[in-house]
Amino acid sequence: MPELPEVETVARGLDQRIRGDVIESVWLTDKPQLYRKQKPAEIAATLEGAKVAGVRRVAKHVVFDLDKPKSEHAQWIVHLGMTGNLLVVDPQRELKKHTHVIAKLKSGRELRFVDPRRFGKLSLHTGFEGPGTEPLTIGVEDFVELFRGRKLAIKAALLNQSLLHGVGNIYADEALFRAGIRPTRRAGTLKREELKKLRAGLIRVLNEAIAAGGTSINDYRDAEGAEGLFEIKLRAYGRTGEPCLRCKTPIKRIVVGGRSTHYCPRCQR
DNA sequence: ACTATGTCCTGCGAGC
DNA sequence: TGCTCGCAGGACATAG
Repeated sequence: MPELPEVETVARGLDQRIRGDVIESVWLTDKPQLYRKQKPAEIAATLEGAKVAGVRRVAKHVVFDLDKPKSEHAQWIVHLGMTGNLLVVDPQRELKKHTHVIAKLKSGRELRFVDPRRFGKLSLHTGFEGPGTEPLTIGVEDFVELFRGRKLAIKAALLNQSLLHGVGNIYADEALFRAGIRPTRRAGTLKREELKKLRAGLIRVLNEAIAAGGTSINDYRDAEGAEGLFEIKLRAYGRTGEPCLRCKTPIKRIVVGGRSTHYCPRCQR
């Protein structure tokens, strides 16, 4: 599932490959779930003829900064959802099932968006910022302030994109493991020192994952559609029943905020 | 203003 | 072998 490190990897890969290229024509699916803000016709009209000034990540979104005389500062925003993939391929390449976007590039290649589960979203923006704060640059004071007075479980708070950008189910579990904090703790009850540890653990695991090119568990592919790269060693997520890497106690699985949650009942209090 | 829960969607693995 | 069923979860809608 694409979280911050995976989206970062995808965006960097795309920036490297298509920056400066021009979108000559676009085909967009009419599946309505992909569109919340604009209709496909409007998106297509904006994309066609636009030069890709750059590709970057904001929150869990891939942002294409477009350079186009008639719509200045236009941005194409792609959310990968659970299973979204952005591929840059030769036009001869076999068309995958669930392809929702085909953009023909001046260089002769095609940018394609494939998303079987259709949790992804396509939209247009200008000056896109996202609803919350980027975890890699937030300071300790602001981090502590995010959770003050909140009654929901810290795990659920970490997943809230209006607070922190880009943390999903995997890295939430991993950050809490590294910080030794039980996912069910009410966010507002965490001590300043605990939140400092949580911030440090989160930043560490996110940076490790970015350095490894994303954790490729299920549906994630990099910008070239290649399987895998490296995988970081997960210490909690998906390790139900397996021994804690620190104390050997079996990792427990519970549900928090409607999401599967993994933790060590001994190390995380 | 918060928080909790249901919903969308397909592929895959478990179980029979 | 082939089928059904349940689960996976990001973000939003809705309810409390």
